[in-house]
Amino acid sequence: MDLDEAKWALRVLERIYGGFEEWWKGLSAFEILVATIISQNTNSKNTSAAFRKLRERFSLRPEVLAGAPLKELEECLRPAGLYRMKAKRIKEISAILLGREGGLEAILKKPLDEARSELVSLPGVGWKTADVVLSFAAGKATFPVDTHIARIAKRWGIVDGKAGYEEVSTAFKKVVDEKERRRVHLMLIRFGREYCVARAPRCDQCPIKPPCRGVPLGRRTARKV
DNA sequence: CTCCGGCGAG
DNA sequence: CTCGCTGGAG
Repeated sequence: MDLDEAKWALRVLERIYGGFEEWWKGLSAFEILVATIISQNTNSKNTSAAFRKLRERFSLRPEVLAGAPLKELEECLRPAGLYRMKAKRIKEISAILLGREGGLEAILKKPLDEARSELVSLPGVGWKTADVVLSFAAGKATFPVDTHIARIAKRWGIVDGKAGYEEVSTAFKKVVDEKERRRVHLMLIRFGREYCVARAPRCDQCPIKPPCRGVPLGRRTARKV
């Protein structure tokens, strides 16, 4: 698929997925950061369960979480998996932001590249998490790439099979207008969950069937039967 | 590359 | 039972 065909494909998805839930509305930037860390390598259901538990137990502010007992944080985060790491990192990040003038908001006011590299320097924050926060909490012009989106980009063939994070992100930034990126990001995740699934993609029911030819994932051709 | 990890789909 | 999930660090 070339980039024009990708634009067409996105329009098809928009027709199917009319509305979408603005889950980040009403959340502070810090809460969005915490929620995104919880979501790492975890499905949305388990993410919500853990986030809900955490918010029931604590006021989600750096001042509170920096001093929260690690055990209690872990207990809240368990449904999301990877919970010891996530609890530790959220607590560490809280302490770091506490000690910084202006906290997270000050970082998000900076120019994109500067803000991005400061976020990535936080423990447990990689490109994906940083881009989600920049996009959803600060309205910056990023395009977050999760495993669904990377998989779709490779199957559609708008990047090659061994493309890294930045290549996929750049490809979608070319195709999607700045103001539409949050919506398209969420749409693609939904499409990846409902049709373009990792294990057994439902190509027979896929609305993007042509021009997508179902390019197999670039890696791991030799699975043992 | 491996580990962290509860959880649901197949 | 295995695999993958809105990843990141060592």
